[in-house]
Amino acid sequence: MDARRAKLARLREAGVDPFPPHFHRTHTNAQAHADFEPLSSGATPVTVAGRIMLLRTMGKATFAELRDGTDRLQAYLRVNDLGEDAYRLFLDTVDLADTVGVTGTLFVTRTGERTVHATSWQMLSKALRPPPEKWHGLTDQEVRFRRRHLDLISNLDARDVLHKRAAIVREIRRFLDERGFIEVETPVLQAQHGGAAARPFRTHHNALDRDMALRIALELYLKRLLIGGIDRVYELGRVFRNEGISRKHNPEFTMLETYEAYADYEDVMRMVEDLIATVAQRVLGTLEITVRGQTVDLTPPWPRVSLRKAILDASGVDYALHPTLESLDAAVRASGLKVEPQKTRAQLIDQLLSTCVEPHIVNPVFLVDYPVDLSPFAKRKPGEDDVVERFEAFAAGVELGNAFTELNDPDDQYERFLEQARAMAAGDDEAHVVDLDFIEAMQHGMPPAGGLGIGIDRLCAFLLDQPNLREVIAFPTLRAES
RNA sequence: GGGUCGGUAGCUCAAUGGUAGAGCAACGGACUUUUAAUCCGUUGGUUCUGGGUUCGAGCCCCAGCCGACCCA
Repeated sequence: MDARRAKLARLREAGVDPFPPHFHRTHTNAQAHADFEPLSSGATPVTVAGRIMLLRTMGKATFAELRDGTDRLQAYLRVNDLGEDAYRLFLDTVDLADTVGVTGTLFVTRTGERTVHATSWQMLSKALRPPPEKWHGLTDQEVRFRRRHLDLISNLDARDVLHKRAAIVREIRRFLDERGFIEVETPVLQAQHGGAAARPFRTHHNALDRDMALRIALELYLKRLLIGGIDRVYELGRVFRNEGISRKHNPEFTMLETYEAYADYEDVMRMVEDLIATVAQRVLGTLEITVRGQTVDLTPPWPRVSLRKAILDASGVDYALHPTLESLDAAVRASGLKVEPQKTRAQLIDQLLSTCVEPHIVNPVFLVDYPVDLSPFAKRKPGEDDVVERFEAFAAGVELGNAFTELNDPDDQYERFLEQARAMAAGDDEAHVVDLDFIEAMQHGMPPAGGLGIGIDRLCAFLLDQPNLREVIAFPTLRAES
């Protein structure tokens, strides 16, 4: 770093601003490649720029590989073309990782590399620290995520993942916008967290002297908008859950929720398979993707299988025959399954799902009709007391979405909240909180509706075949640096 | 939460309990179409932290911190 500082001083002595305020390029590197034929044949001067990734000096001539956000382009600097002083200054002051601009004409070297033949160069930003090793890049996982800028400089794959994530989000918006959904933003800071089973992050508003929580879901505010008459509404936003960090969990993550009035969960299923297939086609150009070595075919329609049948087929246990925790637990033990004991029947069913069914799913499938006690916002299936119209979409062992025909009976909703309150009193710290304000809103009449939630980070990890959620998050949550 | 593996030069990695090394980067030199350019030379270390065993510890033991992978 001392050497780089000395070069910085050397530039200033030569009257050069190492961080100049103005610079205008005529082409990005990608544009220079795209228009290479006409530009090179006409010997039209171009001005390009980029970070120096490689330097190859051969005495009186130097090759430099420039990379901007679009592509790489080689520059060729020769003492004959630049003059002694400018060439000398380049050799004396330029290091790997500096950002420079180069003006010249495009040509092809005898080894076939498209190159800009420089007539002048300009320092645009002097790097005071060296880049990671040029061939191996950064491999230390901790450094990769702590200093994501270095990861992105040296690992183009990491950059590509973020580009593709942006494309996925863009196509989701486009899909929903084209169907008349209105995008909204609802409060992140809430007096009362709700809409999911999770522990919140708590904070405090000083001026109001009031404890608040960061939202754990989007659900309850979006439903208020539904009540208000916005028939198709969605939000793509960050939610926060105060839980552990793993390959599949980040404490803050991006959630999509959609609500559509006059729709039910059957309609939502059709939308979800269409949405994910459309996004895959537009971003990846295919409906056949590879996830952890398995080929996954996203072509709709996806099979609908009841949760009860899926668990019965995978485990031999029919939970419908066991209305109590004790009975179901006994059946699970009797069948010799290695399933952790749970506090409630609903949690045990959930556990059966995640250990016996989920890992074996490859192609997408909708598991439908969940037990009511797992789903406090879903409407009961007609004629069935303990089954709700809910589905979860799975593929390649990953949950891709969760949806239901939304409960809109305020009295029923109140009863469900009370049930959750009892669970909380019994020690379930993830149980839902009773939200009387929401009940009051629902008493004004919520239209029948189908609602959907999709974890965007998990969807991206799935579509982009990234085994760790952190790869699709620019700055994943890490422990404090010691 | 449990198990396995790892933390050594700026980066990527070596090193039977016995003088800590290599490649890249950096620095000096040669080289006017190179492709991880090449060639010659030089510099660079609190071996994650704290204890312990030993004549002697990067290596063995204990505790901790950080990370990766697998399992829950």
